[in-house]
Amino acid sequence: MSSARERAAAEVFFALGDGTRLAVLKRLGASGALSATSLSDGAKVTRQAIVKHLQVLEGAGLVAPQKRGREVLYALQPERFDTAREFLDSVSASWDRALDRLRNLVEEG
Amino acid sequence: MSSARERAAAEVFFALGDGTRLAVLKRLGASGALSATSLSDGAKVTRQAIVKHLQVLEGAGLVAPQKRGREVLYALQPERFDTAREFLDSVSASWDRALDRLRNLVEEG
DNA sequence: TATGAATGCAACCAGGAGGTTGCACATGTC
DNA sequence: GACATGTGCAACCTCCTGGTTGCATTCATA
Repeated sequence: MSSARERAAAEVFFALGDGTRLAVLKRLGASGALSATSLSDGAKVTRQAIVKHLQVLEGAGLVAPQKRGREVLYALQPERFDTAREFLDSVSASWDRALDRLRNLVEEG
Repeated sequence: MSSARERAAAEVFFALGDGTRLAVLKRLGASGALSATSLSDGAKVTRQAIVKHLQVLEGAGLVAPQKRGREVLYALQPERFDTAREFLDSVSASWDRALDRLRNLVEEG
């Protein structure tokens, strides 16, 4: 019963689960919107690699492109982080409830 | 300059970035500690597949094994979720600061 | 002690992820 | 228009991921 919400979470987590992409996100957070070319200098991989990573990030909704002249700037979409946070919180919460149930069982037993 | 914290975050996100693993975590959250065999019935993949996923989750510190008799029960370690939350929060925060700087530039300009 | 359930280990496979190179196309600038 | 800079597309390569099957091993228990 993998809900749409769960699949979305998996996509977001997948996009976040790579060092290069995390670095890109961090840089976008720190510097504001940047082009693939800007992101690629100073990076250890090719511009094309960065482009592919940006596509993954865009697919997960973590980043959005905006044309400015001949450049394409990618801006962070931090609202999408909430999808990830929601999943983490819901699992944490049900785990806490499971612990409570266990505690009650022990006390009642 | 990928810090240790950043690498840890990538590992955690990677572990979370798979539908089967998310389902396992959800189930562990809801039902408490379970064995690989328990997790595999009702799942769409083999016990061995589940075992591999549990190894990934354990490697990321999201789950911990505890022997009980001849079984090995895997328990959720939701504290590890904080590694993920911290990254999300720090990037969100620096993005907000970037927006503020931009706003100030516009007003001053 | 025999036995059946649970775990562990290893080989194997298909497909996709991450990366590269090379070249064509668009577009601001002189 | 010429030129340089930035982007887009495609082919290609390697390695890892997710999954399988088969068999060996551990170990509670009847």
